[in-house]
Amino acid sequence: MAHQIRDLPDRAGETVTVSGWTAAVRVHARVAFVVLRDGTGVVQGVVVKSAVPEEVWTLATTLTQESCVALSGTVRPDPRAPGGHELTVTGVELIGGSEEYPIQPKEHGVEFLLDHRHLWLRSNLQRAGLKVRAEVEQAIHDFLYERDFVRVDTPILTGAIGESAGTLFETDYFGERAFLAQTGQLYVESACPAFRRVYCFGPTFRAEKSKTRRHLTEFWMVEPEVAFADSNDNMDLQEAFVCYLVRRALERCKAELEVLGRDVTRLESVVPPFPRISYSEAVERLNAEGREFEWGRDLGAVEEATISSWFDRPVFVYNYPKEAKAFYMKENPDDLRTVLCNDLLAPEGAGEIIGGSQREDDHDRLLARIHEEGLPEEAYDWYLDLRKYGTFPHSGFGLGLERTVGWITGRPHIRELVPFPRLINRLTP
RNA sequence: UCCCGCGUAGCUCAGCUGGUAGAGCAGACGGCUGUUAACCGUCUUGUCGCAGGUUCGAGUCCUGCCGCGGGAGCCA
Repeated sequence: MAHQIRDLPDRAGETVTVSGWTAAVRVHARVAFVVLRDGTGVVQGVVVKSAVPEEVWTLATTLTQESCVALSGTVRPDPRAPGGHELTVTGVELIGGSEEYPIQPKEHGVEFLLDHRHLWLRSNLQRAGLKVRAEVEQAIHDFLYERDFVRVDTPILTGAIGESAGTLFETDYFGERAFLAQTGQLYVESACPAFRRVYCFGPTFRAEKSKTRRHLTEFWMVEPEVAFADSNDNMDLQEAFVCYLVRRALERCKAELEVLGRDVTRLESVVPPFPRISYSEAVERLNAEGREFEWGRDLGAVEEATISSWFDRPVFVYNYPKEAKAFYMKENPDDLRTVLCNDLLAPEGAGEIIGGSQREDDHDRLLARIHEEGLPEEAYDWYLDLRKYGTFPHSGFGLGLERTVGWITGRPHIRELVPFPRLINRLTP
């Protein structure tokens, strides 16, 4: 078994073999440099012509970019090496050769890179971003597990449910119409009486024809749901959750954030409490700034950007007008024009990363809302059942993984924060 | 769906008020003990997105279509 590059600093003076892929090969007259990446780190192998057999020199100097090789040699500390250590090569074994590698160490266009996404994954920025994603995913599970949430996996293939059928991907299910899930919420609500605190975490699908840096047609969303939690409890949970995710990235992805050039001081200020501003207050303040925003309209991208610019950390905007929000949100008893809900807007232009609400738990009011929205009552009969058999106050939210990781990493487009992005015009690779 | 911008070599791009195709990188060969996207020299590479139009002549101007990027709406 080959050694890991990560462990080489502890093995100075030892003879080791490391296997990996050649990030770069630089050949001079009597010395050659082979930069090897193995997934745990990067090390530069130094091949001195006079010190190795001729076949080792010949093989080493004809290696192409992204060949898979095993390098044997002695670990040697060297201040000139990027990682502080180098490998004085004594042997080279070619495991898998590489033809002319498409991605050069230079600027490329987005379309070209996405066409070569299966190879692009190997590059520094992409590895760093996806590593942060994996850490945040793990942190999501850890946070919720530590707080006694039970993970409930919800179906991806569904019958006619959801908020509006226009944004659902349709598929054939043995002659019946089926849709790819755009939320697991209705299912986690059902599991709530079984486990009290539940969540689902998986891919969701939106057939929206959006072409922006914040949209994917397939993205991952974590949706916690808590019995006996009101809208304020809900925001408390979101606040603790987001702080935990950011802190985990700061603690365990230092190197990756460095590669990404992220200004971590902006992340270090993400601590409780987050500002909370009601929709009505936000509209008042927007108008005070001369925005001429009419109460009742949903906040657009410009308004959201303005609101988040008022603060140095994520901001809750809560209790939107009923017309702007989904049918299942509970009416605000203090202002019947609004519902008990919240968005969480991340700073630095990242935008909305969470949408949450207290759910309507009264059967008749929920039914009335379904009728108001012109939704088919029969599609929601089982959802209405939850209000007939031991209804209970409960709240939950959905956090978009890619948007959250996009904000934490500071990458401008969330398509880089998912290994194989699905966009309106991209289904491969 | 709407608005704005772009489409030239394998890749990244230049190409002016129209005059018949260029650079860097990659690739091949040669040179150089220490390079960090190495450097130096030589060589190879084109349906200028597609179709039509204006013109003596179109990569360049006009129209349509296609593709891509960004934004709006919608949302996470």
